[in-house]
Amino acid sequence: MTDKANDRKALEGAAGVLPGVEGLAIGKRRLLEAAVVAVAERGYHGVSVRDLASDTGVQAASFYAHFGSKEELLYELCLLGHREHHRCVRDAILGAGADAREQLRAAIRANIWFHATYPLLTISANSELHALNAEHLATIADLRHDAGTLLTAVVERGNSEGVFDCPEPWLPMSAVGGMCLRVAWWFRPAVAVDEGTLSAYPRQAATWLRPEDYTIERVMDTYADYALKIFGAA
Amino acid sequence: MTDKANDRKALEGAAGVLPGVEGLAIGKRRLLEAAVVAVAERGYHGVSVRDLASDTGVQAASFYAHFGSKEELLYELCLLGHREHHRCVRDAILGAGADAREQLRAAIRANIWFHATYPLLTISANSELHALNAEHLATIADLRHDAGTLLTAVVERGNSEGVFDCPEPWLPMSAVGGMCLRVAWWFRPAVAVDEGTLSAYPRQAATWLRPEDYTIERVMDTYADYALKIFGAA
Amino acid sequence: MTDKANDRKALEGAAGVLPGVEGLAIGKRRLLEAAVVAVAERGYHGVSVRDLASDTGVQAASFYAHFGSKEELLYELCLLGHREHHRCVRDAILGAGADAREQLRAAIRANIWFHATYPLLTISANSELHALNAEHLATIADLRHDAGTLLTAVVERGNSEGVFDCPEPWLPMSAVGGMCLRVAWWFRPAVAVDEGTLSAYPRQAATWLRPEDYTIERVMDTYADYALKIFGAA
Amino acid sequence: MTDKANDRKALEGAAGVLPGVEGLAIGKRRLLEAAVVAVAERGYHGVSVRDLASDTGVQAASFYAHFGSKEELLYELCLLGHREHHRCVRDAILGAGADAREQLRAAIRANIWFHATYPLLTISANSELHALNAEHLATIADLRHDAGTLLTAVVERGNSEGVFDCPEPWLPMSAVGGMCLRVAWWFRPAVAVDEGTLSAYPRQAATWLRPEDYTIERVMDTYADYALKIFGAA
DNA sequence: CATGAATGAGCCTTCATTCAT
DNA sequence: CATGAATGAAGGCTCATTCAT
Repeated sequence: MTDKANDRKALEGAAGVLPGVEGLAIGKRRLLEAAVVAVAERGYHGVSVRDLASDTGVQAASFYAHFGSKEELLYELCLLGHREHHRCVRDAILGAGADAREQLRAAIRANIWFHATYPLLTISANSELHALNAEHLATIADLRHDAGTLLTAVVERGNSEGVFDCPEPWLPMSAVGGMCLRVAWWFRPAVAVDEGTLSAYPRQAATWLRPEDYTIERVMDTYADYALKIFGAA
Repeated sequence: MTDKANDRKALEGAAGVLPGVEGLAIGKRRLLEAAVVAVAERGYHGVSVRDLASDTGVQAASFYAHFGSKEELLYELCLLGHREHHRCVRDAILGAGADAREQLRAAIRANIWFHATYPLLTISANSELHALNAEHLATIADLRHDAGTLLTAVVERGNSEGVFDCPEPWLPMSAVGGMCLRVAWWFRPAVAVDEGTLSAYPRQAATWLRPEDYTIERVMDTYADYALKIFGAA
Repeated sequence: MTDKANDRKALEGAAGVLPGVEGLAIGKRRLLEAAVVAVAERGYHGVSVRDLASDTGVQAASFYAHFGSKEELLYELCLLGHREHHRCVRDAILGAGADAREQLRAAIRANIWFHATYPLLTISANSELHALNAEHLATIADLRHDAGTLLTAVVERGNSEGVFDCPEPWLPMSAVGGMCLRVAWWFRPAVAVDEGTLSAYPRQAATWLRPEDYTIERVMDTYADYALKIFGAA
Repeated sequence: MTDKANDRKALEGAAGVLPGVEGLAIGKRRLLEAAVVAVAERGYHGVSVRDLASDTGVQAASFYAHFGSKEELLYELCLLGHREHHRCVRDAILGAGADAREQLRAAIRANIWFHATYPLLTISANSELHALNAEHLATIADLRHDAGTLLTAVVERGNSEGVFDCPEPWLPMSAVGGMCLRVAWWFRPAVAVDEGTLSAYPRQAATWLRPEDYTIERVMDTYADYALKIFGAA
């Protein structure tokens, strides 16, 4: 393989790590993909604009043709992560029929599917909020709140219909939320393992990887069972 | 309140956020306390040596009378976090009697007690490992491995004695581990709330705080119940 | 004279102190010229990047648009000094005819011409090698070795043809080498004296200056005679 | 050999590099010896007070029990170097009889003996004058001037007696001075080579070392012959 | 004497960002 | 769009020096 091909491979090594970027200009998309890889591994302040430009094969100044500032890039990443995650969970619940247990199961499965498929985005969009400015942080906080209300509604309906048994839903929700969120820190999607592009993923997390044991489906099913137990499903 | 009193208050505002620092020189201890507060909020690369010195009331150069480098400070923080956590869980298991269920319950309770009492240390020691150098990272990785073996032993013994039902323990352990770890991101110890020193804690997490509802005891009990369910306790 | 004119004068005060810099970008060239002046006077470690930037009229950060590091600047200076010196001596020998005595005389004359015309470069490129990294030092050492072989060849040929009388050439070569090298520490080119830009030259050396007495030609001739005597020329 | 013995060896590794330090307090003497080694290799600004303290086995603060400042240490080194050198050459001339040729020969021999026996002191006391403050520099400049007058007198007397032929003595003196001074950069005393303490000497110079070929005596004789030729001795 | 901790200035270098080309 | 050069601020760290112990 020529050097040039090698370079191209490197630049495209992060393709697929982000959902919902098909419509974006290629330059902007590559910067976002490089960013989610680097930020998930080293944190927002551990990544420089020069790093991202270098990973994308351009000069640092070109960064500003696509983003007004470094913070704005992070904001777009957080926005993307929260929006796609919300859409994913919402669609799952709405398509799950009327039984609250089935709705909960669908929500947990979708939640895990997202975290396991886009772990770098999950990490970045949840761990680096401190670096957003006040206005952007407020917008993201609103998104998080909205996402919570939907699942709360499912649980409350399940309670009132008698299929769940958790009069005070906040504690079980925190447990299930933490359990599902954490998947992003140890699961790596099969595509990363199969195609050998695992290098795009933080090395630290790689030590936790168990690709030979668990498919996404398996984790989704198992965790959904745990969640139903925690909510005291009938 | 005079300015001087105000300053002293500020410098001591972080007292109590770290376990096992009683024997340390006061200057070193204050730097560690300032660091765990700042790092938990903004990440390792978001905190400068000048920040820490300023929070401690000394010049940046004085930092190097206590630590060989900024990375070494992080290493000491990670070491402290992992060692104290391990000691805490180990002592709980060893003092819990012979029943595997009681051992598991004690382990989960201790785990949560630690994360809820020292959330900033938990966050720092678990989220910033990427900033350690290779040698230090290896040492911490060893510590993490050792910590895992103890709980694994409890679960396997519970399985062979028929009081647990989880032939493949890795998945439930990941779920319970994630659930308990995440407590550090939303729970804030009562002392922080009562004494108004909440400012020492990351603002972002404050939005999740539910101090009026849950004591540490309550969370420990509830999560232990969840864990026993997940492990299929008889 | 206006301040502006004064500033421009200051910035250009070092023009002419370096050979072979015509093709370089102006910013890089000025930094090299400022560096050779400052390093010859105060030594590599006595000169800061801020000093050089200030002498050149730019910010310290701009230095790194032209050089990867301070050490790299020194390396370029050493490379320049050794290459130009070697070229100078080599061309003189090759253009001197077949008589070994004429070749030696030409070599000594060229050697002194270079040291007297570019004394600051000679000092910098010969006195600060300790500050080069291992790789760069090795490269320069190779250059020095190559430069020595040419003169050795002249002496050996003179010996075998019976026009020189020094069976063990190393000792006379060390004497002549030291004698010629040292010229850079006391001779200052006439241009420096006439145009009053002597301030570009180290003050210490200025106490040795004898510009009213000796032209470069005079020193070249006299030292060449000394050298021929030392080598026992027929 | 025990570690302790090893350390002591290291601390004493520089013994003998300085003349005239027998009467000094041991702490001060060791600092001077460590300094001449380090300064000759890396230059005044390349050596820190901490370096010297560390080489001597004490803390940096202890340095100030012996010297008022770092500059004062350099001054003492320069003073030592120039005084001992002057005494050495003067005694040689005065003990050489009435013949100007014998006086010159003795002066050159003494000069080289000093540079070859204390090369690190020669380098330090001649290359780092720029780092002295104005007052100290003036004192040293006076010393240098005095040293020159003695040799000038010898040459002038030789001229008027008809045994030398150099009506304008400055140029031959510059040549001989440079030739002799430079010995300090390539000759290393046999003691250093024999006892394996060569590590106390700058590495760069070591590449020039020819210990197997030349004794000090040999260099003294040979260079004295060169000098007599240069001065046109009858 | 020796020390550990402290200091303010300064070190080399990188930061995010701008702008003329 | 992309770039190379520039900028002022800030980064981690070392400097020579001081001082109470």
